[in-house]
This record gives sequence, structure tokens and C-alpha cells, in this order.
Amino acid sequence: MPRHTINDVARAAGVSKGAVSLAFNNRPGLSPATRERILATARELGWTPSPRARALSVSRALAVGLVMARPPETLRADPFFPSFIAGVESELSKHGYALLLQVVDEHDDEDQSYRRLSNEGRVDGVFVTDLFVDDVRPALLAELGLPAVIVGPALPEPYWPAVGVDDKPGIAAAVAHLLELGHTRIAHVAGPLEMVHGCSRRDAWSATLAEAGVPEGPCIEADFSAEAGAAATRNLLDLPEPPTAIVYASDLMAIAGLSVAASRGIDVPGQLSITGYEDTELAAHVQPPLTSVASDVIGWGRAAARRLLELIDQREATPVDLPPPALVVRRSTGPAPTN
Amino acid sequence: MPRHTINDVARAAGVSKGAVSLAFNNRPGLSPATRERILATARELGWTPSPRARALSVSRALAVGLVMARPPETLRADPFFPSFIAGVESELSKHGYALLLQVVDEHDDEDQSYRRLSNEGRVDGVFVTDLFVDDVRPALLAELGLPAVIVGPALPEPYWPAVGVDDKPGIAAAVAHLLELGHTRIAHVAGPLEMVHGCSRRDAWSATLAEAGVPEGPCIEADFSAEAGAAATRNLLDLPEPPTAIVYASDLMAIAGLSVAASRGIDVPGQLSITGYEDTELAAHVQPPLTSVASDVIGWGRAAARRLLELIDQREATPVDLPPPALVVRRSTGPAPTN
DNA sequence: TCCCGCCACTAAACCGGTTTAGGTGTGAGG
DNA sequence: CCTCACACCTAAACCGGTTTAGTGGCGGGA
Repeated sequence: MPRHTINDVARAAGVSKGAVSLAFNNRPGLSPATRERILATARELGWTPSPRARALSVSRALAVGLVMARPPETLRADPFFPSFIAGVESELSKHGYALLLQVVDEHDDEDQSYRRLSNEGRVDGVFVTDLFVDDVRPALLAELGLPAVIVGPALPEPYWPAVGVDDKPGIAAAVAHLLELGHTRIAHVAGPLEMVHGCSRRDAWSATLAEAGVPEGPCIEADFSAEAGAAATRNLLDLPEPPTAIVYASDLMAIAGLSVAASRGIDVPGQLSITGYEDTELAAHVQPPLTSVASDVIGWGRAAARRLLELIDQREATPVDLPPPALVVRRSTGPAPTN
Repeated sequence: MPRHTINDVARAAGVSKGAVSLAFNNRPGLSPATRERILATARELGWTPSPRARALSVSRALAVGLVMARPPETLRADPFFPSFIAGVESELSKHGYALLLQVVDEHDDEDQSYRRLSNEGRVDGVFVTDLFVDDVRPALLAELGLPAVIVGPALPEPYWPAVGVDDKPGIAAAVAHLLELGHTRIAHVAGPLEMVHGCSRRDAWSATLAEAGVPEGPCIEADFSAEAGAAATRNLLDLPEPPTAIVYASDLMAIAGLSVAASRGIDVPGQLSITGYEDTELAAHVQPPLTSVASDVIGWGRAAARRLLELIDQREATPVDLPPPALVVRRSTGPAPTN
């Protein structure tokens, strides 16, 4: 069956196609009666304006892009994207927008990706995730004139539209929790420090300790992967004076760390307390259940999408208020060993 | 800067825009010299045909859709999609196609999603994942006339284009491995049996045991989530004669199971052997490292994309040959307890 | 009574490609 | 010398919407 077009609706309603367009974009210039008649006719015919044609004439793509630049290996276990995308989608679909996904392996390709998306006009805006400290992408996107929302903790330059849950309160809560339990040698297994969210979590850990007047424990840089988390843990435990608590920058690393401790016969939380970040589904189902930091990733996605659409339409930014990340205390944290 | 259009190129090359189109779709009717001149001019101007306009005139969307219908909660920890999407994308981008993503919470919404994607003409085809036994979607898509590729183990009706790694060999390998180790009470924690991949893994487990002449151990239906995996494990261990080995339909459930065993002081693999499915990154980093079944999900995504594009273009299907899933033996499996 | 302005609406141009129906120039065949 | 076919290219229609310029009718003020 050949789909209906605006012409069919116009003919059926006895008006010009211009009128149909006016009715559907509820623009002034039609009598209420005519408007209603047109809408009714369209409903009857089951007609809906074609995004393809609309996109061409309004010179908009009616889609936004998300480029995931991690190697698939790292991507595999990432619990963040599916939830984030769910939130994004729920907002986009309300406005007739679609989400275009790209996955590239190399960071070089990522630039190309944005370039192509932009000058093929496939998207009207993009999300930028996994920002690096000194990332070139904001500059690139500015040059391309492509609206972009940075997904992640706030940046130094506040004028760049970033939407994100500040991870500081989450990490701070974890550190505070450990301090309360009497720990004084609190280590950190960080994400890559060249990444903004790796760096900001490390800073939060460091700042919280400083505020409490407790000397900073050792910090090892890892890359959010289980492998690296395990290696970092081994290094920490091999220290002459190993920490009594480790704050990990991700659940994945924390779970790997848990397993390293177990394999060495180190009791968690008796001899070692461990906290994760992200509150993966699995966190509650490892042994012992992992204390972690949970944030509302879906709401975050929704907020980011809303902001991006505002940017595209050059509308005023509505303030986003996301709940701060919350510490979920489980059994991987306990009183500092007394010896 | 205003982007260039086909008209600019035509003018610059001193030809009509029709000629430019011919050159770019390398269609006959141009002398090699002219063709080359046009392409050179375009290259110089940095012009590339606009998918928007192309989509309108060829009546194609130049995009395909993927609808993820799981509740975000289940989606969160799913290691499948990111890799799969990476594979899909790598194939699509070669052909100027884009991937449109939708996430819906309810299965009812999923139908709506496909309907909308189809009759808004947003996509030329879709992937169908997480197929149910007696799923209505194939019928719906057939009715809509929307090309679709089912992602998952092969279906009863072979004429429906399905691309997937048959999970039978993987599960069979796991069961065979356990049998070799002397296990005779081998249980299964299944995915939802109303889902094709839940069902097919259960069947594979059952069939392999039958072929070996070993009586079927208990089978508990779960839903691929960690929570359900843990509950199922508790049930199995509470049996008067608990199994000595459990084959899980997913790593997530297996890891949760591992943790249940640990919390009860049951030694894995001394008293209980455990296998997962999917070979998540974490599998190698839990305690003990999990024996699991790995498949080439990226290659799978690539194959599915290739098939879908063929379907859309009404081309002949090139045979897909994906490596069968392979058993990765780690330390969660060992000889059956002797008592 | 005439003119002006406004409302409701239509006709046509436009977005940027593809595609089809010609149109021109050249060489071969009769 | 005329015709015909063919190779090469152009002009214009088309995809399905949006948008702008313009038209007809009607009420109100002078």
C-alpha cells in the first residue's frame, strides 16, 4: 500500500497543502474550524508528516548523534551507556528526534566521525562522552558549528554546555564513610587521569582526605577495566604498608579488586574495605556485596537530551537538577582493622 | 559557512547537476574524462551528497533501526549490545547507512516503536533482538513490509532471515567439559523459557545430557538477571541432593551464583562447578575465574548488518559463517567431588 | 460609496538530490 | 548526401514537506 502524502490529506480535506502544513505545526493563519477539519482528515487517513521530507525542507536532520569511542573491549562491560541511552531516547522521542549511534575503535576516528556526521548533515547535534582533559573535540565541534552537550562532570569552562552528575559528592561520601569507620590509610584506584571523570574522582578523593586532615593514601592510575583494576589492587597489597581501604573509580575495577583480595585470603571487609562507583547490577551480588556510589543515569540522559534540544533550537536553558549521587553501603566496607 | 550543494559542483565543473549525480553514483552515460573532472571538482570543494536530500529522492531512509526492549534495569549490565552495535556500525558505515537506536521499557511499546519507525520512514530495515517463542514481531514486520533480520539463534522457520550464533555448540561444550570432569548431577539455570535464547540454551543442555545418557539435573528458570541467578542458585543448593555442577545461561547469573556459593562456604570448584555464558570481561576477574562460553559478537553484528543491507537492496544472501562459540575453561570448573 | 486593512487561505518557490525524457554532435552505412 | 544510431550531456519533473508572496472577501471608517 502506498503511503499517504500531504497532498492526499489536502485533497481529502479540500484545502491546499500549505494549509495542512500550517495545521500540523500549529501556526496561526487558519480558522479553528478548518484546522480541526484538517487534523481530523489526517487522523482518518492515518497520515503523519514524513521526517525525511521535513528534514530536507527545514534543513534539519531531526536526529542527534552519540559517538562511542572506546574500544569495544572496554565498551563491553560498560553499564553506563544502556541506561544513559534509555534516558536520552525517552526525551528525544517526545520531540520527534531520533538517536544516531556510532561506535569507533580509535580516538582518531572519532574526529572523523563527528566531521562526517556534521557535514553530511546527519545530525543536528551530538553528545560528547568520555571527555579528556585538554580534549580537542570541543574545539572541533565549535569549528564545525555543531551543537554539543558534554556528558560528564562539569568542566573548567562553565560556558560549555555540560550536563552531568558531579562525581565529587559521591566519592566524598564514600571517603567520609570510610573515615567514620576509622580508616586512615585510604587508597584510590583511579581511572585514566587524562580523562575528566578519571581525574575528577581522584581529585574528589584527594580533597576529601585533605579536608579531614588525613594523609593521602597511595593512588594508582588504572583504566576502568577489570584487568587494570586487578593489577592496581595487587600493587597496593604488595606495598610494605598496604592500605586498609581502597576507593575504586568504577565497580568493574572494584569487583576485580575484591577477587584479588579473595585470592590472597585477605578478608573483606575485615582486613580491607572496598568501595566501587556506578552501582552496577552485579555490585549487590558479589561476595561480599559491594558498597558503591549510585547515580540516576537515566535522569541524566534525559537531562542531557533536553539540554541538547534546547541548544539546537536556540532556546533558553532550563536548569537541570539531578539528584546528587548517593552512597549505597553494603558489606564490602567495615571498621578499620585494629592492629 | 554555507555548505556546498550539488549545484555548486555542477557550476564549478561546467556541467548540469544531473551529470554530477551520474558521476557520483557511477552510472553509465558519462565520458571517463568528464566523470573524473566532476569527481575532482567535488573533491576540491569538499562536497559530499547530502543524505537528507538523497533519502527524499530515492525514497529510502539510509538508516536501519535497533529497538532494545528490555527494561533499563536488565539492560544495564548487558555486555552484548555494545559489541554487537560496534560490529553493526562497522558494516553500515561502509555503505553510507546509519544506525538508529530506540530504547523502550515495555514490550507493548516495542510494537509501537516498529510501527512508528516504519511509517515515518525513518528506517529501511530493523534488527529484532531478544525474540520470544511465538513472538508477534515477525508477523508485525511482515505486515509492515519492513525488512528485518532476527538476531539470535536460528528459528524453526528457516525462511525468516535470522543471523546468529547457534548457542547449542557452546552449551554442549560446557556440558561435555563437565561430564569429562566426572559430573553426573548437572543443573541448569535458564533464561526465561519464553525467550528463544533462553529456551535454546536449555534445550542444548538437555540434549547434550541425553546424548551422553546422563539423567537431566534440575533446571530452574530465571531471567538473566543477577538477582534471579542468585535466587535460582539458592534453590538448587537447598535441594536434598544438590547438583555438583551448574550451567548458567549467562555470566551475570553465574557470577551471582558464584557469590551465593561463596557466602555459604561452598568451595568452587571443589564442591561445585560453575559455567557461564557470554564471557564477560568480568568473568576472568572473579574468584574463582569463571569458565564461560565466548562468541564473536562483533563479527556477529557485522554479519547481521550485511544481511540486513542485502535484504533492503533485495540482493542475494551471501552465506554467513561465524565461528562457533568456544568454551573458555577457567578455574570455576573442576573434577566432581568424590564423596 | 469608496477605500483600507485584515483574515483565511492558495499558488508557487524552495530544500538538494535522482531520474527520465529529450537534444546535440559525430561516425558509419546505404 | 542523407539517414540513423549511439554516446554524451542537459532540462525539467519529482520526492514530500515548509515557507513566502499574493489573492479574494468582508467589515469598518471617512
